[in-house]
Formats: sequence, C-alpha cells, structure tokens
Amino acid sequence: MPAAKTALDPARLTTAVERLFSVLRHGNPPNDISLTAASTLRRLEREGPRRLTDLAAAEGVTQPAMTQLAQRLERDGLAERTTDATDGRVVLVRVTQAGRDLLARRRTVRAEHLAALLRDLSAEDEALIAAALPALERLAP
Amino acid sequence: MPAAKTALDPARLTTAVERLFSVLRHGNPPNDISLTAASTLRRLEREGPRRLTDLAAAEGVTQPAMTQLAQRLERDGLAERTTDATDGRVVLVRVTQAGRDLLARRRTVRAEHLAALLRDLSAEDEALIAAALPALERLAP
DNA sequence: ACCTGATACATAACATGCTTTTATAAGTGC
DNA sequence: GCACTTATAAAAGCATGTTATGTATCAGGT
Repeated sequence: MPAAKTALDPARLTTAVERLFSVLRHGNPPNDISLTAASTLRRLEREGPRRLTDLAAAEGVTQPAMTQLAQRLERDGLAERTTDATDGRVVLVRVTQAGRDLLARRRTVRAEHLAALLRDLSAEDEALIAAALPALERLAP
Repeated sequence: MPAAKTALDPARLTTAVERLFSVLRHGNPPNDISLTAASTLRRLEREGPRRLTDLAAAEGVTQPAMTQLAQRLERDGLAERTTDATDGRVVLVRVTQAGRDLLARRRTVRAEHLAALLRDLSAEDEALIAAALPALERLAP
C-alpha cells in the first residue's frame, strides 16, 4: 500500500499560488507589462499569429479590450497586426522580435529573483517542486 | 538510477504560477477587488495591523497609492484605520471582520474553481502537486 | 447582381486604479 | 525651534477593463 494518497487541498493550493504570485510578481522588471499583455505575448510566441477574437476568448477579456491591447502592443513595437489574405475582416496579431526579446528579458529577471528565493530552500523541496512542475503546467494549460 | 536531479527552471515555474493565477482569477466573482487590494488584505490578515508606509513598501506601490487604497478599503468596510498610541503621525491599518469574510469567500470560490480543474488531472499529477505543496508554501512564506 | 444576416473588428463613452508631482499639515526628537 | 518623518490631499495622466454601438466584410439565397 503505497501510502494513503495525499489528498490535495484546493484551498491550500489556491493560497500558495496567490502568495507565490505576489512574491514572484515583485521580482518583475520595473515598468513591466500587464498580466494580460504578458499572457497574450506568451501565447503569441507559443502558438503563432492569432486572430483578435481568438485572443480575446483565450485570455478571457472582451473583444474591445483585446483590440486596445493589440493597439498598445503594436504602438510599443511588441506585436504587429496584419490582415488575413483569405478574409478581409480578420486581423492577425503576431509577436515581433522586440516582443520576444521582452519576454526573454522578463524571464531572465524573474529567474534571478526566483533563484535568490531558492537559495533558502532545501534541495529536497526544490526537487519536489521540479517534479510537480509539469503537473502544474497541465493544471493550467 | 533515481534520475538526474531535475533542475528547477525558474522561468517555467514563474510562468506556471502566472498561468495558474490567471485561471484562478478568472473564476472570481465579478466586481472583485484589485490585485493590490487583495494582497494587502491578505497581508493584514496574516501579519496583523500595519502602518501605511510599511504596507506601501511591502506591496510595492507608492505611499499615496496606499493612502488611497486604505481609504477605499475603509469606505468598503474591509479595513479600519486607527492611530498609534505611541506616535501620533502613524496610521495603523487593520482588517475588519468583513474583510476576513471577503477573503474567505474569495478562497471558497477559487477553491471550487480549482477543484473543477483538478478533476481533469490525473491522480499521479495530483499526487505530485500535493507532495510539492509544502515546499511551495516554504518558497513563499 | 443584390439584399440579408452573421461575423470581425473598431470606436465611443465611461469607471477604476495606479503613477507622479506638489503642497500641506501634524507629530517626534534633538 | 528645527529637521525629519508620516500621512493627507489634489491634479493630471496612463493603463486596463467594461458596455453599447458602428462599420466593413463575407457568405448565401434569390
């Protein structure tokens, strides 16, 4: 009997995620982009060009909000909007190299911040977290 | 071979936490309080009454912003401002019972939302996350 | 070819929350 | 009294979201 399966307490995990998020967020570069902006850029990097409405639905914001976000991203050079050859109505949003660079910089800064936190953590704890990481990624795909 | 110890990729963990947080956040009730407001309330609940400048520094916002936030929290009955007996300049902010109740409601909602996500996760993944939970809590104390 | 309705996006008007900046007032400690 | 600290206040601006409405394009039937 390989141990009573440890039940995962959702409330506890929720609190832990909230706390972690707060801590990690403060390790962000100054003048950082918004949550939605970052999430959208990451999605564009991961999945390639997407339509506005797709993005809005995926990010859980309204279509006008995504239109405005795309305009800001374009203004800041982080994304481009192009038209779809097969449908004149749609706007395809694509991350630019500057956008990729920004994401890379963010990752570097946060990695350093987290690395500092990890120095106070035991190797066992770090290994446990590393082992759970793929599962966490599957939890919020 | 018990596996080369998997190094924990800080960028991946940060991204996973951000995504999880986003998912949990979208399960929030409408008219939810701001990120900073929630984080501040949680801090007050966890650490007891704090002064304004402390809170501003801890939350990474400016002092005028924290003054405004405290006023909103007070207006909404979620926190109180009291004076410090030993220093007449100081304002101590304290969470009220209504504030605690709000936090509790938020946690309930999020926990339910998370529980729904967990139903789509394999038992193995859930066990991995459960095993890592104490480590995560130590990471963001 | 032409209407019709659906679809994709933009725009307008508004609310919140945060930032800076600047000024003010009040308490503390020497 | 003076310098410093703590907090408040108010103005101007930006970011981010909402709802409601407009506009352009497409797809299909006649």
